[in-house]
Amino acid sequence: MGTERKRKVSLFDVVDDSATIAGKLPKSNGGNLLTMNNGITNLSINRWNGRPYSPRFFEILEKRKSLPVWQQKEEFLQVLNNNQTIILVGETGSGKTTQIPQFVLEAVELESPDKRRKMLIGCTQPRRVAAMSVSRRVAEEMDVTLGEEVGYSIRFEDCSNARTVLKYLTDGMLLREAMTDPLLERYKVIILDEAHERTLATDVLFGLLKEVLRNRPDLKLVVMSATLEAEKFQDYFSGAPLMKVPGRLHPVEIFYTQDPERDYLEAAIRTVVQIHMCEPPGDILVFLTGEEEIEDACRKINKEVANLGDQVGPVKAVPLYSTLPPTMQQKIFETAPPPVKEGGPPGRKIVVSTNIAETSLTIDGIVYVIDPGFAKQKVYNPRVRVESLLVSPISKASAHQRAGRAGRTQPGKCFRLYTEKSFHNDLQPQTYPEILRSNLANTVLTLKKLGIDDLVHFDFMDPPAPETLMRALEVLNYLGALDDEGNLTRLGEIMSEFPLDPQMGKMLVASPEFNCSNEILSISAMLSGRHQQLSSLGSMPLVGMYHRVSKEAQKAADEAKARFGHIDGDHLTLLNVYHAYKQNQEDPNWCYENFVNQRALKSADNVRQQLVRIMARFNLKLCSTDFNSRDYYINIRKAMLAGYFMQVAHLEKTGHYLTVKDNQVVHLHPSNCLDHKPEWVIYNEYVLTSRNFIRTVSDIRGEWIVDIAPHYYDLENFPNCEAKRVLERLYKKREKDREEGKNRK
DNA sequence: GCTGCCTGG
Repeated sequence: MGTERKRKVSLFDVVDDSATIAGKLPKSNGGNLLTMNNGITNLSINRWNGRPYSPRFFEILEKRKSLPVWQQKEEFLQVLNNNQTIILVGETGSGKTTQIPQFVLEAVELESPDKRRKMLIGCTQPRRVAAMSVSRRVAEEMDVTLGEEVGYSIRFEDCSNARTVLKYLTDGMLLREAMTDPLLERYKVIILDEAHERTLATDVLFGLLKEVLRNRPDLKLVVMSATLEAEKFQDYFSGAPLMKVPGRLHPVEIFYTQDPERDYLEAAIRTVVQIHMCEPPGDILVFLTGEEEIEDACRKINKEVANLGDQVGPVKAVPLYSTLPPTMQQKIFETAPPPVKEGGPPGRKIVVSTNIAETSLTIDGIVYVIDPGFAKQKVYNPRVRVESLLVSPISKASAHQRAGRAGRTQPGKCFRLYTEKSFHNDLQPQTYPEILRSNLANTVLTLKKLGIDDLVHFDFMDPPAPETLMRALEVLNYLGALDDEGNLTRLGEIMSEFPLDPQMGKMLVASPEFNCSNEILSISAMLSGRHQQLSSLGSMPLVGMYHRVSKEAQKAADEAKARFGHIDGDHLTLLNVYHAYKQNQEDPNWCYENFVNQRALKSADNVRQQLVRIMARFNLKLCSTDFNSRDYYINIRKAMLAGYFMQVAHLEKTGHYLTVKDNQVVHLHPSNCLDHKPEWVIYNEYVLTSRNFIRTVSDIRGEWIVDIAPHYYDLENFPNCEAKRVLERLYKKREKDREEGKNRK
């Protein structure tokens, strides 16, 4: 055993490497590299947990050293030592996400004034799965237990403790931490990974960290990105040094079409068939825009190849999109089908995917990529405060990323279904950052909570349109989260603690006043989260029956839906589904028989528990109106109005709904559960598809509007319309009632 | 009479 250990130790030539670097570091940072507490350097003992290294540690170390980023380890540590901020550019396969944080750990002194715990290295990721899987890998590489010296932190799950020195976390989570620790004092070094993705949270962190760095000269920042926008980052961070690390991808040959394609779906299918007939073995990845298109394409591919007979090998076309159940998603990792008969032409796997395969999910073995050049993207219209999805051309950066998916395991080919000229002239260099495509009400609330008072002069890398910021401030002011000077109110402070949009946060905080916080908690949990999309039956978390089932099954699903339906609206229907789920002890069989999506309900329950904890923190009462009371549902509907009074529509004499104040013509989404057309409705979403729809709607009363939201329904600032005249009458009636009330007293 | 890319707290 002893000799074994010694032999392995000799492989550990990193020691010399690090020692040289340690020599160049300032004295306070130097001494204790690979030194145990007793001051004796012991190379077979893991510095982090004091245990002997396992043989596996040395095996992995050898592999790690072959990663491109190791070539520049010394250079990186020098640059880190001499600068507060570094921009590091490394493409796929460079090893930056796993190795750079470990390099930093070796070189940085983590003692804190508080002797009980060390300071942290934090590394952000845009996605939860990445934070979890990368931390697991790094814990293994460092030969420590996950959740101890190396951990991760994501919503619902903090897998770290007082001994943790390296923590991977989502960018949104770091933003949350900043709300209670504005100078991020627990951190010694922060690494923002995947910065090129420009998520909303990463963009806010950019601006925030720029300020924090000024106040914390001891804090260091490493911004890691894929190549394309690096110089822009460098400019933004006042000329921080830029380091480039090569990636390790196989070459990918790019092909363009001679002429523009009229129908990209038809062209994509044709290309699949051509590749299958003419190209050597290797799996194909096709990028399309949405569920319907993808299911359709899979069917057509399977059919067309079957029609070719046994001159070609069999294919297996598998769909991939985020709302596909996990068991179905697993199919993309299955191998290609075997030849039909021994010695026959080989089979091929064809993955037809949304953008999820561009960044979030990696499929090995892809040799051919088909890129029609489109994706569904979120766009925001600040004038009507509506986010919608639009099929639009992708950016050059996105096209580059897609092509790279063909070269992960061997040289590949990428077929772009547009002309080379179009690529150069028509595609934008970068995808618009999310911050320019979103409603910023929630972001502005977070910024205010973070102490950023002057939003206009906040140093955004890409400043949002002033109108978008104004709209956000206006919404927050109407909700009472900001006062007229734009300062955060006590209410706003509480709202900011909820992981919900401001309207929903307000509804929840107001709900105890309406004696129904238990029910509003359930409705909020059902509305938030992704599960709404899992259903084709409108916004109900019932099992989707979309395009895949018989008329009978559809009918059964409709009946199940009717069983939960509440005539006063979809919000109350959601509440019914939640209650029924709990009453039936969350039984999977019951869910199945009633077309209830168990996964969706589970996740809603999880969200609900988190919200309950936050309610408790602020001493917000958990209460319900007696179920037998006439007011049970009325109170719930009133509480909803307290948050959503800006999302109200009025039924005009013409039979159309007009949104209040904006006067947009909208239609009730056909998925609604109402049995009548109420005069006033609140809605949860405004969706632009074949028409302007409002989805998830409930019946509310005009009398409640003038009671609960008179500041918004201020007639002096109200466009002339039918709703205004109705409101005028209601205000007069209210005044008269009050007078009479006074007289009686 | 409809169906929506991805992601975060």
